[in-house]
Amino acid sequence: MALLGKSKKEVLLEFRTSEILEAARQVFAKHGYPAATVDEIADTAGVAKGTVYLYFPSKRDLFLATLREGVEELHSDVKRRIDQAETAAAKIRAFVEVRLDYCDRNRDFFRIYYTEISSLPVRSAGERPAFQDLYDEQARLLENILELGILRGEMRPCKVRTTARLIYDLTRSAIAQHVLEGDRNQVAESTNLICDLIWRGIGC
Amino acid sequence: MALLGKSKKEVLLEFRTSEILEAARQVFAKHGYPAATVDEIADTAGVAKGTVYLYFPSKRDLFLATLREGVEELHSDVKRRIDQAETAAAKIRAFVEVRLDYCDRNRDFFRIYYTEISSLPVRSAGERPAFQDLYDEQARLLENILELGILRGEMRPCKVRTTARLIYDLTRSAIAQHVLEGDRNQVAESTNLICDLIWRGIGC
DNA sequence: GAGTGAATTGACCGGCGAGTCAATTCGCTG
DNA sequence: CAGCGAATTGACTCGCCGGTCAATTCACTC
Repeated sequence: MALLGKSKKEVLLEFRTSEILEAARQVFAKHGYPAATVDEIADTAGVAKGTVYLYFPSKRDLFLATLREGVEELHSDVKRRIDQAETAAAKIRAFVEVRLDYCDRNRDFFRIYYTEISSLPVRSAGERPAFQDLYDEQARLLENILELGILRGEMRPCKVRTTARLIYDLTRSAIAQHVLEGDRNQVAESTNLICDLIWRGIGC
Repeated sequence: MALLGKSKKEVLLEFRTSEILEAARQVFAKHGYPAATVDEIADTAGVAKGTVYLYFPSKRDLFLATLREGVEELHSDVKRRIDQAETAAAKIRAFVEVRLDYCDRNRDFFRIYYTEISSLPVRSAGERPAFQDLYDEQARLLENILELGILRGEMRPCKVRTTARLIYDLTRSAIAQHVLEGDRNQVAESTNLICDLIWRGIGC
């Protein structure tokens, strides 16, 4: 009984929370963070504005929760697939492929993710993003792959940190093309293009 | 006399305009467009807010003017250097090098440019950026290089449009690293890294 | 169906910042 | 230096939106 009662409460809490998060994702994706209003998020979620503030302390926190949810899911997907792959080339391909696929399927998330990352260079020094940890984790993933590949002689040596960043951004660029221009090419095609560029370049 | 009088007026107009543009560049770079206030821009320029509105009809217009100024200068620099280069590889290198160099020297401009581009995917369909023309011009520059290179047999064939975009974003990524992380590596070094990646990839 | 506490509502507050405009200063001319 | 038009100022307005909280509804119990 006590357990059931508690569970019921928790179910409601979880339901409302995810309802609001879903609405927030839509609205933030549509207008971007600054232009999105809490009122519209509440409307979209079918609740009053006050209710939103029962579940999230502020607009900023709501935004971060939205973002974090997606980033965490994406990251765990990527990690799983990388671990399955054997060679460095296959791991890089997995990295690119999973990210493209995920963002293609969750365009609203990508729009948020993309603008958030992009606002990084503008932030004043004091204001570190609240989830730097998640970025670092992503970056390290790729750096480890490169180090391994170099060690095994599958690739020629390179500046690991910088190259990781370049690959990361290549992926992001491709996703942006998909989402931005409604590029309906199969994700597989873009993946091939990127992996080919990364591995062989465009020279003869 | 009439000519001198007119010239004097024009000189003042041009002086004020560039003074305000310069201040706007600083403030927009520091806070990003939404958080920047016209008051701070006016203060920085050493004029009253009203004066700003004598020279620019709105905050948005001021922002666009700031952006356009930089983009045009950058574009003409790039174009000049590309025309001088002979092979496709050299042209691509020029593209990368000039852009890196320009943005490294004009970090405020880059911060504005970067966030503006990044906000593109968020825009609702109706709201086309006011200077799509400038982007298109940049993109076509790179696409032409690739087409030429393929025609001459300097590179293997590829999807020109998509590849151009990838190269473009690689450059942007490298600049972001410089500006964002205070990466003090010489621009030349980054240029080499990127051109190497583009031309040969990272494989053995 | 009365009683109770928890969940929800939405009118309201306060601050902020874009844009305005009446008042003031500036610079020139005769 | 008086007079005049152009340039500049900055206090003010006005709408917007994040956040609050007293009032209301809901759900459950006895």
